[in-house]
Amino acid sequence: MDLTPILEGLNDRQREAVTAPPGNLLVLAGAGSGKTRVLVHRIAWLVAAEDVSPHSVLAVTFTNKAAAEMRGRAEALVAASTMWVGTFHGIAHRLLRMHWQEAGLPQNFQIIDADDQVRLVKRVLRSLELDEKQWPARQAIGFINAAKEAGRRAGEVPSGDYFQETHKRIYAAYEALCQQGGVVDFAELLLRCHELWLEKPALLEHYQRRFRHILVDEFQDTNVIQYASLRVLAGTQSHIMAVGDDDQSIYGWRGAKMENIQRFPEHFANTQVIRLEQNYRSTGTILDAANGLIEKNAERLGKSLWTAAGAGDPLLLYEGYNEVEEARFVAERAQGFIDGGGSADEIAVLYRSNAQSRALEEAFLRADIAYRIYGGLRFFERAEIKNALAYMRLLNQPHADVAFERVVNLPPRGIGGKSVDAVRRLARERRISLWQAVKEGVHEGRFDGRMAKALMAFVGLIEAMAADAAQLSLREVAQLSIEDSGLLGYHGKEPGERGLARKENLEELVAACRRFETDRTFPLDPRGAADEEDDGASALDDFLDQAALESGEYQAEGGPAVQMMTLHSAKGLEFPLVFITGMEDGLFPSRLSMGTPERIEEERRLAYVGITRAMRQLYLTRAQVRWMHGAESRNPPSRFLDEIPAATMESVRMGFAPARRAKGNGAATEEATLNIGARVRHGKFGEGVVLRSEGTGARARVEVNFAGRVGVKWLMFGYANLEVLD
DNA sequence: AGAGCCATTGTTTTT
DNA sequence: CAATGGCTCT
Repeated sequence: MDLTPILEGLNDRQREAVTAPPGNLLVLAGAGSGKTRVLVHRIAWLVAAEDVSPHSVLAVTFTNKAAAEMRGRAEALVAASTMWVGTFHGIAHRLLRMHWQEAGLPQNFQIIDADDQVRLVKRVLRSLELDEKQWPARQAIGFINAAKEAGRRAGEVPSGDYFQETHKRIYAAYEALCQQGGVVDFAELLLRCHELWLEKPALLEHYQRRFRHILVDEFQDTNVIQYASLRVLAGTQSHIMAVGDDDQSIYGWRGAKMENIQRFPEHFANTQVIRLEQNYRSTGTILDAANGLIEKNAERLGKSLWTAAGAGDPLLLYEGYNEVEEARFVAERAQGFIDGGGSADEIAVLYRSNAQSRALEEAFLRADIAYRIYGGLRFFERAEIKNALAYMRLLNQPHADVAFERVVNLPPRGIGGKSVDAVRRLARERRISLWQAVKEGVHEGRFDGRMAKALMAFVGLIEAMAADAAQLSLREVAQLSIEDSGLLGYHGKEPGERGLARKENLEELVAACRRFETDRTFPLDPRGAADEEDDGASALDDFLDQAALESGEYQAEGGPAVQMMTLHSAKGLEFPLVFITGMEDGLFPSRLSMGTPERIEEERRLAYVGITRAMRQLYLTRAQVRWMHGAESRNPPSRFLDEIPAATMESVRMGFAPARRAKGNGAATEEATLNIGARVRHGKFGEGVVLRSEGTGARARVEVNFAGRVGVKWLMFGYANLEVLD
């Protein structure tokens, strides 16, 4: 067999990793060192040179996007349709679907998202008669998820003070409610799967025998339960290749343990450690900045990136008066890049928190530059979409309580809190579903007249819809769900822009269903593996599962656009031109991290991730004053700016060189302004002379006397894009 | 039961 | 500055 295509273009280190003899392998891969490439080529090598069957390969990643990419790239090298490629959650879900009985779940168990989790925990709090002010649902969820991520059931959480004990009670009640309702949250997928293996040794052995080669990407992001699962699954016979970068560990807040990467060689016999330090992405200067910054961290395995490429341009530092000016600067420079022949999709604008996208969005809108925002509320997390999905769910599973509660009175149909309480009470007493409770309660006359009438109307509606839906395709079921339920009318009537947007989203859902019909398998779903029995799930079931698991990283297709996203979601991506905005203490690093050294280190790693996204040019921007949570705050420059070697950076200003001007009160203020008399050129109006200027920051305007017919004009300084001729 | 108003409040990152 | 929650009024 010809192995050339597999080894072509790999450097020595990469080749060493790809061709290492079968065994445990830890690849410490710096940013831009070709780690995914190594992982994919390793798979190809195993298949081609070591005669490994793709059937015995399991490749795990964290994000759906990464899984899809890995699958695509692997399939380009080997026919690997029987290989399992997926996210931890996706794989756990698949196993639980196949072995629901052994896992102690109902066959039709559903996955709930963070939003559903909040609702359930609130119900628990009410049933335990706890004050929601004193015991916030968010906090309780944090406790529960942290426990699950550490592999602990409610009964296994150590005893403690009143705080701890109360949360244990909440956890226990929540656990019971989920079990009774047949729902599984994200952390539960992993924990259940782990328990499944521990409790069913025969099953474990089956998978241990099957998956002889396990490859894990972004290993630094694994949490306790994921690590434990990998150890159990690998057993003593299988081999793990873990690829990761401790310097890019940014999910500690979600339970990820950097120690997993640090202890890997202790736990997996004869681990060969390979470092990939040659970077193929960035300029030397960008790497100097990144290396200089990350050196400030104490907790590292130690690694230093280098490149054969040249030094390139310095990092450019911009300081705006406020976030509006900052955004305007970013838009201006983005425009400059595009005018210079660059494409918009080669540009990324990064920020610490989603809220920062607003000002940026406005600036790009005004500058008429196409942009695309990643993250924020995702498609399947939108309220109107979840409502529609709840109807779709109820049509074939009326006993689904979470869905029932969600839409029983949506749109409003006279079933208020009192009615639902009565139904809940009965359901609880008899340990039946809410749907069943309505039927029994009405039948036995347990509800008063008006209540019973409204409830029966709902039951009648769902049954009628279900009868119609039985003959219909997925797309038609979606259409029916939004129309006959009244959702489309209800959401469409909401005031202002929102009504329109929600209506459009609902229509988009129908379109998504249509696509799903023809293109039944989602790209990362390992379904189609011929060796596993079909679980007989309908297209609707599959669609609802996918919606829950893959909350819809729906990229609205379209032309090239500037990418705007959080630093977290930028991991794994690269762009010729990158802006990191909001370089301020309190924002980045987040003020919530500022008290704790470990968390500062994580923020620093986040900055490292951001810097290393840039291929050619990196801007770091900040604002002196920023509007945060309804108040003006003056944040000092980010400490990271001081930690990046000064030699790699240069300050820039918007438009032109600054002029210093004394104000009436004698205080010297710096502002970007034009000297009177300066000769300038405007894209449309041609050449002119500056007469005067007024205003500062975002409101600065200049009056210019243009040559010829144009005459005297006032221009917004920031948008005019004037070129100084002097 | 439900609409609408007012006050409070919470603020990171997400599979 | 949102979004949420609690309240009143219809």
